[in-house]
Amino acid sequence: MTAPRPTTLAPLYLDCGDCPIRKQAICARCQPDELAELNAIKSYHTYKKGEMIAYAGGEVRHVGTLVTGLASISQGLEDGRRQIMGILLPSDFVGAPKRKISQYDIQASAEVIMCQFERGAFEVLFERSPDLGPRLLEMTMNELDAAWQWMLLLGRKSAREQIATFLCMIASKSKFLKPLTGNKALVFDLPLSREMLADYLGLTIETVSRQISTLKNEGLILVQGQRHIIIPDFSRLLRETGRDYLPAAPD
Amino acid sequence: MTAPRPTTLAPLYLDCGDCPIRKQAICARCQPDELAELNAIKSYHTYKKGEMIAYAGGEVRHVGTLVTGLASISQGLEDGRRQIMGILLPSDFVGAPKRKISQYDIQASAEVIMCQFERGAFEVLFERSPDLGPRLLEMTMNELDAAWQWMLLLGRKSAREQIATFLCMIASKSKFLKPLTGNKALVFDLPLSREMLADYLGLTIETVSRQISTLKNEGLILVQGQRHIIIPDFSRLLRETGRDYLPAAPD
DNA sequence: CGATGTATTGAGTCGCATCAACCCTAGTGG
DNA sequence: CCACTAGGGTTGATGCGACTCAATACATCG
Repeated sequence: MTAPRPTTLAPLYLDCGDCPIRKQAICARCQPDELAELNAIKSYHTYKKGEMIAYAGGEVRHVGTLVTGLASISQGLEDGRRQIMGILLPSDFVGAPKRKISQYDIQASAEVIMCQFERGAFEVLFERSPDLGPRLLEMTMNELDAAWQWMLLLGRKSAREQIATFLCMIASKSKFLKPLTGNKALVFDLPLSREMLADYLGLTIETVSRQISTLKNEGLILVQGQRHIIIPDFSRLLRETGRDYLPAAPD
Repeated sequence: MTAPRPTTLAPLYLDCGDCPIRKQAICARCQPDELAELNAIKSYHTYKKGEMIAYAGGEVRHVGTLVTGLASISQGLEDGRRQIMGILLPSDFVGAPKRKISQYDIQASAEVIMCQFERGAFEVLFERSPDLGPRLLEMTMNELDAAWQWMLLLGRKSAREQIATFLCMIASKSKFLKPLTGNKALVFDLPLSREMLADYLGLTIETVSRQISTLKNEGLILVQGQRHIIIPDFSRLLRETGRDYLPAAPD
């Protein structure tokens, strides 16, 4: 199976200089001439919520950068159990040079716009470029760090610690996006459904729901609606994570 | 805390051409001139079984390649819980350019010999080299794949499936090293103690021991002594893994 | 308004952790 | 040569945390 052909859009950002994620993506370090070459072969595609961007075992026709939206990288067992290995956010790169077959399912969990390149064409450019390789290495090492952090969570943390860790992680990611609300309270929206959260944490949706309720009842978090979270005291929540998580500084 | 100064040896392989892992390590693609430069700044160090090669939070003074032996990359929680993120085998690279501080504990689990470079000197060479970067990227992507595979195991597999998966993985790694015993039976030695196995799988030593005993009693494996394993029928064991694991082809 | 997908809550079960005893092997010293 | 010890491994009894199954609440959309 291969991914369905996505919708092709007229270029969103004719000039890469206007691209909002230009400074974080794989092209972050590219010089103007290289950027022009990338620009020449790029195309934008959208994927609807729930649509597959790649299938495990399927051929990878395009690689590219996620521009807006949210996607998950996951893998399943035959009986339906599923584990999400990573969450793709804007500026994250999908696909790797020299890998024709995807080992994982990649699914849009909100409407996604990707800046894509035909795989073969990208590989040629990648070989020649002095800037793409080092940037991809850096991004891959960051992914590996995130994966290793998550292995500690999956292997050794209780459900309560897992939820607390996840909330702290999301909170400190959005801290640099949204302004704080005067005092030190943190406010944000959960980008994931309970099911995705469960698949990310290696739990069931019921356990996720129960642990969130418990944290809510204890006053560690406030929940409005299903997704809106307020953390009145970040350090108090941090104490529930098992003490390995250090909020990362912004790029 | 920083790692203790390791023993420095006279060069084991004066000529990198004699090095047994030359073709798999980070220097795999280096041309003779680069190899000479690496050769000029390399030094061999040994670490005794149990000795730390790096501490989480400690400064990284050397990077390098594991030449012989076995080491683990792990991370701990304050109360002593520990998760092993990866096993380092000969030809694996330790450390990364631009990372002064280790995020993880790296410990020799058998006597280890490393081919090391002073970090700063290596970084300078790394920047200039056209061959080191691509090779490191390739190795890092392989690490990431391994980590993602393991996340599925940690998050979604039962203890029985975890043990079966681990045994299949070790077996197919050693399949390419040792000749088969005529028929299709696989024979190998577990490189890890029960404690390491538990920390790798996110289990306790008791559970590991019980599951191995069960597989033994069911005839899926034969165990001689504490470490020596025989798999009479590989495909039968494979059926117990949860069906995600595909033995990798050799390099 | 019903219909459908998503989330919460409850009751009961099971798998793995915990605590504890015992075994086995290797190394030590009398 | 054998008692003694220490470290690693196995086995048993028990308890708890997360899963399972099931009912109910809530949200969104036609």
